[in-house]
Amino acid sequence: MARLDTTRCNLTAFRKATRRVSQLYDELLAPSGLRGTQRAILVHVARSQSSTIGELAAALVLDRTALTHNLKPLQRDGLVTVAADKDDRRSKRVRLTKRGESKLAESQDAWRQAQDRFEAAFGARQAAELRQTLELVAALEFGEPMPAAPPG
Amino acid sequence: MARLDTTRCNLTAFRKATRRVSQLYDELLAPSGLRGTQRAILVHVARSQSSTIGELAAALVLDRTALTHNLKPLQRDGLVTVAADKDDRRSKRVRLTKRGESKLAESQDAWRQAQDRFEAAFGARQAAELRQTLELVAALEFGEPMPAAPPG
DNA sequence: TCCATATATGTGTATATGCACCTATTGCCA
DNA sequence: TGGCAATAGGTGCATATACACATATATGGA
Repeated sequence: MARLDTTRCNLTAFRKATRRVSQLYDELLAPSGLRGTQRAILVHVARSQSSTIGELAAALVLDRTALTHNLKPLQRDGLVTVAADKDDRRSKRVRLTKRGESKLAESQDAWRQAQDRFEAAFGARQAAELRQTLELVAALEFGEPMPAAPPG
Repeated sequence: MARLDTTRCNLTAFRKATRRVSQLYDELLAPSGLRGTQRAILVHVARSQSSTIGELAAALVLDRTALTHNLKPLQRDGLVTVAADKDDRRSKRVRLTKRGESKLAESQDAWRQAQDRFEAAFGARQAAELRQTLELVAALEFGEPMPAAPPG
């Protein structure tokens, strides 16, 4: 029964929840001029000093080309720089600018408010547990489907 | 310490996990020509027979205008119809077409495979629990921030 | 040394998502 | 009944995300 029961679709559940949480964070971050995703990128860049596009994309569980696109507005606004690595000119290093550091600091209070508001509604302890679960999901390896006849 | 610790940002955790799960579902759904979100919309429409834009958006925890945009390719491909309600011409009713029903049925196996693959990696019981948690998050009410002085 | 291959990234296109602003109906009330 | 507020949607713009395809650089073996 209930072959089409939406409540059983894992992806739909993830998307609905993420949309709801995004709405909260983006609303509070709006005055700072940063979106949630943009702030996450800046935070990753700040923590790694300088990483390549590929490294950054992997850390964000984001498609490499999506990251390239997402970096555009950040470069345009002078928050990050993207320059070829001098040892391997195929790679590019993403670095936070002074302005990027400032913007990140400037958005800190709004982010804190979003965190507090979420955790007031959902529970701080529950939030911490859920974050761990979500990080686990983000790192999941979904193997290829079982072939009809295994070799050997 | 760790004021910028990314692992503590709830939104980032949600986004990473959702991207990962989306990648799995979209990969398996690709042959059917449907994206995960598109399938979710068709499922909701199928279950409600005919709902308005607003009702559908609320059910999907999706901004009204985002849904309008998302419906465009589905209309173009003849999977749904959107027509003014005859009793209240402000409202529009979204309905599944025969072709939409077929497409939904056609994508059923791929969706089932995605569900199975996710649950093989994450655990079926854990997935069921997580879905409940995510639905709860999607329905959260984040009140306005506490004013400095409560009335009375 | 030269070229095939592997690695790292960018571009164009399509969908996903939400905000600001605009239009069309409906309801209500003076 | 005339008109304004409330309700339901749409459009344009900007960002978010990923795939197919194209480009540039590095590497290793013949």
